[in-house]
Amino acid sequence: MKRPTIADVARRAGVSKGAVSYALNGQPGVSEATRQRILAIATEIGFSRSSAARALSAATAEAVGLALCRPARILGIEPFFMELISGVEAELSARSYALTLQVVADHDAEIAVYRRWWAERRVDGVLVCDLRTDDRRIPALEQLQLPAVVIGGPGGTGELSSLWSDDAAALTETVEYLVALGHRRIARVGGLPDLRHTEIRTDAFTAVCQRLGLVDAVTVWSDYTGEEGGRATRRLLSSAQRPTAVIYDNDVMAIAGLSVAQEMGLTVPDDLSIVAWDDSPLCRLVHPPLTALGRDVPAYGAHAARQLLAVIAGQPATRVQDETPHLTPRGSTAPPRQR
Amino acid sequence: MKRPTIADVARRAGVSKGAVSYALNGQPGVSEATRQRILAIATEIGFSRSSAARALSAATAEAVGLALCRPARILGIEPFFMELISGVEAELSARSYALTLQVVADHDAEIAVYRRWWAERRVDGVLVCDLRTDDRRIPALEQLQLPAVVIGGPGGTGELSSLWSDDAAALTETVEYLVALGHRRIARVGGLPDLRHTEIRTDAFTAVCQRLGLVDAVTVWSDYTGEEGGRATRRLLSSAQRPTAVIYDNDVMAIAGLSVAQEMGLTVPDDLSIVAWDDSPLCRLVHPPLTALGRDVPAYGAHAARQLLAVIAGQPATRVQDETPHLTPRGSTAPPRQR
DNA sequence: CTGAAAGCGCTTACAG
DNA sequence: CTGAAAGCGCTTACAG
Repeated sequence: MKRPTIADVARRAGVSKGAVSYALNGQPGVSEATRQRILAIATEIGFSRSSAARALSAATAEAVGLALCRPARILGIEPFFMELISGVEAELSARSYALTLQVVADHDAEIAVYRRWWAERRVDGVLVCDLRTDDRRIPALEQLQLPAVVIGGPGGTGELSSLWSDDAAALTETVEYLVALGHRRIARVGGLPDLRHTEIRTDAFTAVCQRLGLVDAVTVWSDYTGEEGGRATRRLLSSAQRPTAVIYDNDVMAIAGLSVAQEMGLTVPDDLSIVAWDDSPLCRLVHPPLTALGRDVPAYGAHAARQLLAVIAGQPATRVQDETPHLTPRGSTAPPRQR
Repeated sequence: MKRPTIADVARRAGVSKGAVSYALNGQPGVSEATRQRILAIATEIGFSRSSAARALSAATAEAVGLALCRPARILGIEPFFMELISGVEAELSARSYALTLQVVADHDAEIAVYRRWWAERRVDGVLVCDLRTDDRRIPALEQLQLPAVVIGGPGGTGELSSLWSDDAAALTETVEYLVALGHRRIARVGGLPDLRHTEIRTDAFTAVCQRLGLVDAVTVWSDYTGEEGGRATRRLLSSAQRPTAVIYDNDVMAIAGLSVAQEMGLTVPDDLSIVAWDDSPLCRLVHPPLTALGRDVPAYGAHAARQLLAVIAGQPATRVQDETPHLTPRGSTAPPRQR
């Protein structure tokens, strides 16, 4: 099958290629009647503009890039990324933008990908995940002047647009809820310590525990895998003054933690309360179902995509706080059993 | 920052643009010494070919498309897709191909996307997932003559290349294993019934159960979600002649099934053995860890990508059987408790 | 409102 | 081995 070109449409419509282009782009230069006729013919013969020709002449790729910097096994198990991607994609495809995905090993590789995409004019902009403290990607993107939206913050995003949720508020609310239930020894299994949102949560945890006089509050670090989450839990539950409640930085670690607690003969929630960050269907899969901090991740992705499209359209950078994660109490939290 | 073009490289190297193009593409037409000099200059000034210009003149997009036809919530929770994507992507990026992703609502929308990609010359080929019986996408792709590899089969893929794993053999092995443990009442919670691989597994299940004289063998249908998997399990375990072993068509349903069994006061594996298809870290997260049918999903994706690249390069279609899923026994299977 | 033409940045026969 | 030129399929000032 031969692909129709703009010339085919022009011929059938009896107009010039320029007229077809104006009609397609909704620009002045053709009468409304002619525009409609041209559009009808285009649909009829199955014409879509060559993205390459359009990219070359209009200097716009109509594509957005997303580089994921996590190993396959972690990428797969966390629902977060796929939900984010589907939200991003829904917004993009509604505006005929394509999503280009690349998995990278580290930030150096990621910056190299950005440089290549920029030099190849492959994408009009990028979405940046997993913001770190002193993130080298930020100055690199600023230097390239490649439109970008950082999913993360607040702060540390330079002149780039950013979108974040108020993790500090969510964590504070969670600790207050546990304290209201009667917990005094609360621990936290954190994610990768150099991620900006981990830092924000840690600071908030320290602050609220201090304010409420929880002297035994402790954070241990992990890497979002079930393995490490389980190991951290085992360590916490083996200590002399074991916590009566643990907050996990993702759903996968929380489920692993639940499993370890049960294995050690503890009853959840009587002996141990568990709260998971990133509410996902996984949290409702286990028994008892997990109390979790959730938000609409696809919507978050859609917002980021919309924000990026605005930057690509030439609008100034914006910094936006999205919906704050909300706590959904389920069977994994209760007042601590008296001992 | 201005993006360097091939003309910039040519000027610095003191050669024509054509020479630079030959050097870049590893084609004859320049001496080895000149080629090296050109390449060094390109690297030095951070030059990468404009993908648009290249696509337009060479009629190759250097991109591959993947349309995912599942709702966000299912896409997120199944590790399978993200693992597949990372395998595909690793293979593609090693050859400088981009991966374009789109989420679609149904097969009509998916076919429309293929048509658009084809007309836009956006991708050089596509990877097709979730093959169904009488899949309308197959003739649509054949008509477009868009290079494609179907991840699924065997059979029902027309003239297109395809890649599959021998699910029938894996299922047969699993049933034989359960029978060897002493199980006689084995049930199966299947995935969406119109998917080709569900059909293959069902046929294999029926056949092996008949051969081994398991008259109570029953398959119930589900949709891969934990919710439905749990519901199906509850129904199975409430029947008069409840099964002593259940095989689930994915990990998520198996975990939900485990949770339901425990909720109903049954001990896994003594009262009920559980086998999950799609071994993933999730299976090791729960207690007891799940016996599972696993395979290297990223490698599967990488194979499919390689196969597609071969078709794009003009080689004839191939039909390849990949690694057969292998059973990893864990704590969720044991001989049935005597009653 | 329309047409003819230049130009985007490459690739690729075609001469030399 | 190299250079000049046409062409890929669009967009976009510029004349009419």
